[in-house]
Amino acid sequence: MSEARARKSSEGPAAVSAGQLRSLIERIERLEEEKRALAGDIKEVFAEAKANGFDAKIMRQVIKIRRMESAEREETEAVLDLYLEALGMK
Amino acid sequence: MSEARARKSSEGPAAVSAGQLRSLIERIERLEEEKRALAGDIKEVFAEAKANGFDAKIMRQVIKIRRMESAEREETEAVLDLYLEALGMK
Amino acid sequence: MSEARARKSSEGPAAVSAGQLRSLIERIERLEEEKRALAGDIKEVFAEAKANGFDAKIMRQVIKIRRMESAEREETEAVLDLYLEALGMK
Amino acid sequence: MSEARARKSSEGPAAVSAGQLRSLIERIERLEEEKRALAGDIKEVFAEAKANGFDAKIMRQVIKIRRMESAEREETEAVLDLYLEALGMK
DNA sequence: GCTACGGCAGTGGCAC
DNA sequence: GTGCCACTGCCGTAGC
Repeated sequence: MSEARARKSSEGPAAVSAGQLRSLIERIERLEEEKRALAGDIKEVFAEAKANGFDAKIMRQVIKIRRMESAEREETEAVLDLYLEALGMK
Repeated sequence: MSEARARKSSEGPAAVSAGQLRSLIERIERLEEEKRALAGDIKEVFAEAKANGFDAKIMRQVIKIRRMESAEREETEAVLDLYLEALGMK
Repeated sequence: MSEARARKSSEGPAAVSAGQLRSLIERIERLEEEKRALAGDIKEVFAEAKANGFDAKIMRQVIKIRRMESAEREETEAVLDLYLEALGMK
Repeated sequence: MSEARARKSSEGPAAVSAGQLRSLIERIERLEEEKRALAGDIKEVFAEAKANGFDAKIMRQVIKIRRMESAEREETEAVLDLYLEALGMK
């Protein structure tokens, strides 16, 4: 682990590493920013729903079930694939 | 879309609500999907960082600190604004 | 948090605390031990299954689906409860 | 569902396998259930500890260290055995 | 040995 | 202002 520490002192690739690191971190920060923005959007939609008389708690539950259903559908297909594969039919 | 079909006033907003509800839920699901995609992107960047010899755990700490610092900075500016405003200097 | 630090030095309940702590830790260690044993048992059953020509990967998938199905069933009931509650019928 | 339909002997051990498979899966599910229960018990003990003013985080570290130490001790003994054996002293 | 997943703890926001 | 709930991040565990 960590080739980045394999250096005594004022050699060379340190600046490169620093630049790389900075770049990576900034990319992550940017992505997290967008992620936070989306979280905010979701919140707003829930607020709008509430303003229209819907119950957020129930909505969350519904969304959860729908997610589970689609996940289960995918899992089921995956099992089918595995079966077919196991039977050499694929 | 299309809750706009005719209905008598005494029937209540049930059909409208159903369409609205569906729309709201789908919007949320869409946003959550994008959010998940971003989480995946972030994961990838961490993987890339790791491949370049950086330590993800430390990076997370750095990002955390930077976030706290910028939050603090904003806080400070907000207080400064309050002072200036209170002094009628703004 | 932590009343356990509210003491200057050689007073009294320290021993009690030490004994309590030891007891708690040993209980946890015992439970973790059992947990590890169960993990081992599960592993053995998979090995047995494999020895009988079954594919562990597929079995895992099947177990996952069954787990999701039962979870979904529970979620569905939870939503029903929420509806009833929201309608003041509960 | 419904593996119990009639089949001639020349068709192979499919029905047998189905029963076996079901049995294996149920054994695993049972074991996983117990494992989950133990996890719950552990959680409770931590809660109890916390209620008595102990810090769960530190306790976890302590447990970890104890586990490592005992593993190390076993390791050492194993090496000792190897030496003794190699020297024909065992 | 590394990666991925699930569970747990801590934090922040919302309702009362 | 306090208590509760949901979300996020972190850690430990399990699988490949």
